[in-house]
Amino acid sequence: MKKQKSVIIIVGPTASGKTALSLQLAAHYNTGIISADSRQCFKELNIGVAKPSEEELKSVKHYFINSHSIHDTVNAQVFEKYALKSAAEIFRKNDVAIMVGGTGMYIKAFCEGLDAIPEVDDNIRNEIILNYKKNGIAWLQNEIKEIDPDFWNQAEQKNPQRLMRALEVKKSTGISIIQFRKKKKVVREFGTIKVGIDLPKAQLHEHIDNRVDKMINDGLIEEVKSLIPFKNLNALQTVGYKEVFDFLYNKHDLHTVVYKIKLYTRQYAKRQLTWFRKDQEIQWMKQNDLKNFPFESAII
RNA sequence: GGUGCGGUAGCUCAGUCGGUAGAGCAAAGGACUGAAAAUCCUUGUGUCGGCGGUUCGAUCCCGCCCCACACCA
Repeated sequence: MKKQKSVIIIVGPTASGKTALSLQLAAHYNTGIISADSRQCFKELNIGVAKPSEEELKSVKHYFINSHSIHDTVNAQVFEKYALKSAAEIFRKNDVAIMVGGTGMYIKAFCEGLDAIPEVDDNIRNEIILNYKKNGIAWLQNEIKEIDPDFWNQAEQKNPQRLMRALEVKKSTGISIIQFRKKKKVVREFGTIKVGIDLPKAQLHEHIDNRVDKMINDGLIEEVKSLIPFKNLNALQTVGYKEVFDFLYNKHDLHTVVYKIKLYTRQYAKRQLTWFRKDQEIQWMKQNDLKNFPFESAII
């Protein structure tokens, strides 16, 4: 039996043309768009995260764009809940919802769910971060080895973020994080159709270069300047922002900064592709195919 | 023209007291369950500027040449 409700999910690397396609599809189905982008949700971040224009945001109802502050805690679990709520809202009036974004883990959380792991005590988390900053990764490694040897044996032993997470869960709950990771896929009430935008690497890189040049012209430097007080927040650990901070602190000249933003954006796009390539559900579309949207054969 | 310092992986450089070489960055591939535009893993054959000489053997020593930079004229 076919499911009535569907989410069309558009994925692809940064600067591949996802936004434009999502707007076309939303217009066609007269429906809303859920962004699956870990940075466009922040209202304080604009030029550097390539949000849709104000006009575009007005023409179609968007979810998870400008919906949060850089001071909020936003992560895959927050996204999962927010996106499910948004989809439910869209489904009250439509059979189709559009999701677009380049954050693979968020899309996975939305489609398959995340295992429930209990809330972590903030004091414990902060203490771990503090100790790590003070004593380095060796401290983290020793703690984990001692407190959660099972995790240590299967861990990415040099990845501080993973080690810290495992440590905070163990310290908060007394239970190893591996006990919580059931990897059980949730079955959603709606169907999903994943469409990937596939374009030649050379062309992708050209798009990236052009986009970065445009960001600079549009005033990226000024935007980042206003965010200096918050440069240590997780939300600001973002390509385009980190490099401009360096410029503002006179670590590099503008030319170097632009070069680096382009470079790191290419590397980011590569990581996105690594993630999406292994997702067998994605139907990859070349640019020419995109003109034939809404892919009648594939949808409903 | 003279003197000095260089010419080693795509880039920046290290090194070999003579037994054909290694880091960082880049690149390529990969991972990813509460920071994910983050974080982490794997992969290094390159006429060691050219031609000669010495030597069993030279990228390393010697000679000449070419190129770059600096200083002196």
